Amino acid sequence: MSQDSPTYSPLYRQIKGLMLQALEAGEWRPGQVIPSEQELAARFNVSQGTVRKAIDEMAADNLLVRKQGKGTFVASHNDPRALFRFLRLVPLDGEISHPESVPLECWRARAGQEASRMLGIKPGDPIIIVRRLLKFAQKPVVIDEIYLPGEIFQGLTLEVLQGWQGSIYSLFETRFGLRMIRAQESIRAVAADRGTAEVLRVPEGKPLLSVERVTYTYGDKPVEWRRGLYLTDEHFYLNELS
Amino acid sequence: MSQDSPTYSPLYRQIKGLMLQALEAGEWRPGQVIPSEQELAARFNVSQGTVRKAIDEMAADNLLVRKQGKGTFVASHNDPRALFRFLRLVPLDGEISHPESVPLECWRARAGQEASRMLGIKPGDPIIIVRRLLKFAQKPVVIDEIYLPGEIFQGLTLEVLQGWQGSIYSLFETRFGLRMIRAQESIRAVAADRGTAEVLRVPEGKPLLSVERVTYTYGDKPVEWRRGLYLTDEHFYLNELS
DNA sequence: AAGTGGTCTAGACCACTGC
DNA sequence: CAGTGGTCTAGACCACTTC
Repeated sequence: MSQDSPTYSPLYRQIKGLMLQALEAGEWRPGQVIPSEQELAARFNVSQGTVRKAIDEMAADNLLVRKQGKGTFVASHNDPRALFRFLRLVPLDGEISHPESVPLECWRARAGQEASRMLGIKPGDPIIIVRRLLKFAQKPVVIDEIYLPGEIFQGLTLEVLQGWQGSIYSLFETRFGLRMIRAQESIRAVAADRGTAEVLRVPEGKPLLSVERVTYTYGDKPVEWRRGLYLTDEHFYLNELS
Repeated sequence: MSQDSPTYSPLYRQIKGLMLQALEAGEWRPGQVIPSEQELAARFNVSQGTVRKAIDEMAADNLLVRKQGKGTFVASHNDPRALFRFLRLVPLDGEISHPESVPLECWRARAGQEASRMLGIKPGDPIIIVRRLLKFAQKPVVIDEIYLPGEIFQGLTLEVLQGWQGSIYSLFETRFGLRMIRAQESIRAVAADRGTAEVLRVPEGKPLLSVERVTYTYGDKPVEWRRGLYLTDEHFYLNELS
C-alpha cells in the first residue's frame, strides 16, 4: 500500500488495520460475507463513510470483493475469476483453455541458503518440494518446482495434490487456511537442461522462460517460493503495464 | 419494468469523461496543475465530493497526480518517478543504475500486415522504425525495434533521438504532444539470431527475452509497437502480481 | 418490502504548501 | 495567512439482490 507518515494515520487506515486483523485471525474466512457497512460502522464507532473508505482500499488490494445488493466478501482462490490472477500465460491463438495441473513429485527436505532466504526461515528448517507439470490442451507447457515451509504445510503429500480438483492456491486456502495475496515474479530467459527438455518434449538448449515467484500471505509473510520453466512456442506471458 | 440499459453511468464517471476530454484536447498539459476541486465543482455544477471521486479514479489510472497543499497535476513522463513505470528490468545484484539509450537507426517504411494491425492503421500507411540499444553500466542489455505511425511522428529523425536527454516517452510527450498511458507486453523466450548476438556481444542462439509491447495513448489508441530483446544474464524482468 | 452496496450532497475540520 | 488536497460526518436517495 501507500506509505504512511510515521506521525499520522487517518481513521480509515486504523479501521483497515482492525479489519486486517480480523482477516488474519480468521474471524472472516475466504468466500464468506463480512458484516455490512452499517454493522461495521457501529462496531468501530465511526461513520459508514469511513468504513467504506477502509473497504475501498482493501477491495483495491484484492483482499475483499464487493457485490452490490449482496454484501462484501473475503476474496478466495476458489473463485474461478481468481484463476488467472497469478498465471499470466496465454495461448498465442487466443483460444482460452484451462490448464491441467499434473503433480509429479512431493518430498521433504531441509532449507538451503537460497530457500531459507526466500521463505524467511532458517537454513536447515524443514521444507516441502513439489514438482508439477502444467498442461494446456494435453500438451506440457510449464514445469514448476515449488518450495514450501514444512511447518505450515504439514500433511501435504503427492496423494493430496493428486486428489485435488482446482488450483493449487485453492488447495492451500481450503486445506491449510493460507491465503495468497501478493506475489513477485522475476523473469529470465534460459536454456532447457536435459531433464526439463525431456518433460516438455523439446530439444535440449531450447530457450525457455524462467519465472521465479515469491508469494506472500497476510502480513507480507512469504510462504511459497517457486521456479517455473515455461515453453513459449504456443503461449506467451502477458503483462499489463499501467 | 423496463430493461436496465447497460449504459448507466454515475455522475462522477460523466465528470471523469469531461475531464478526459480536457486532457485529450490539450487544455491541461503534462506537468501542469489542473484547476482546484472547488473550481471544477463550480464548472461542472456538482459537489466537490463528486469531482473528488472522478479525480480519484484518474489518479488511480496514473493520469493525474495529487499533491496535498499544492494541487492536482497532469502526469508526465518528464517526472523522474515515471522512468521505471514501463521498464521492468532490474539488475540481479540490486544495484540501481540508470540505463543509457543509444539510438542506432531511424528510417521510414510502409506498414505491413502485422504493424498495421498492431498500430490500428492501414497496410501501406507510412511508419517510422527506430532501432536503439539500452545500456546498463556501459553494457548493452536490450535491443529495441520500435514501430511508430508516420503521421503522428513527422519530423522524428535519428538526430532528434540522439539529441534528446531523457526517456523516449519523455521525448514523445514534449516534442509530439503524445502521452503514453498504458501498455501491454507479451513475453517469450527466443534464441538470439546472428545480428542480435553481435550487438549484445553474446553467442548466437543465446536465450533472450522477447518483449513485445503495444503502447496506448488517450482513448486507448495504439501509437507504438515495439519488440525488445533482453539479455537476462545480469538483469531480470520484475513483475508484481497483486 | 427489506437489506445490501453505490452515489451525491453539504459542511466542518485537518494537514500540507507557499507567500 | 490563504489556498490546496485529505478526512470525517450525516442524511437522502439510487441500484441491485433476495424474500
